Amino acid sequence: MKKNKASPKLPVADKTKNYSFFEDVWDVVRQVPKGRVTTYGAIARYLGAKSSARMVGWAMNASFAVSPKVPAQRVVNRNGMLSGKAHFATPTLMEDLLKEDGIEVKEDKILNFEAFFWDPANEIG
DNA sequence: AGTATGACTCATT
DNA sequence: AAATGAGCCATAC
Repeated sequence: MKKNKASPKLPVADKTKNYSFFEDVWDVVRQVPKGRVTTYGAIARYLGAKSSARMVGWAMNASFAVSPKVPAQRVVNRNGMLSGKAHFATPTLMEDLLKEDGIEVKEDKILNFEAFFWDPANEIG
């Protein structure tokens, strides 16, 4: 891989753009209880940007650089698949963290995903 | 500045 | 049912 960027520029710090969406995403993810999971689409929909699930993914990508820490492992795609595991520090970190939360993972997929699904629109608002 | 890409999802074929 | 197109919009090059 190419040399690391000096610092992952935080979109939040930019003045010309309104990045409150990112902050809202992190805030929602931080509220996901241990042992539960949610999806990109659910977060996007809760924030009123139902079609911007991709931006939620970008928010997760930036979430590693923010504090307090965001439990990004609790965010998966709508199939319960660990689509973002490749972006963690190690290929197994996401899965390991989920298992620590008490969630069973088999072949990059959450078992009985619907039972653990946590919808912010349903739980927060 | 224009094109390509993506931690997504839904509609259409 | 599986494949494809389209919408979304911030980053990367």
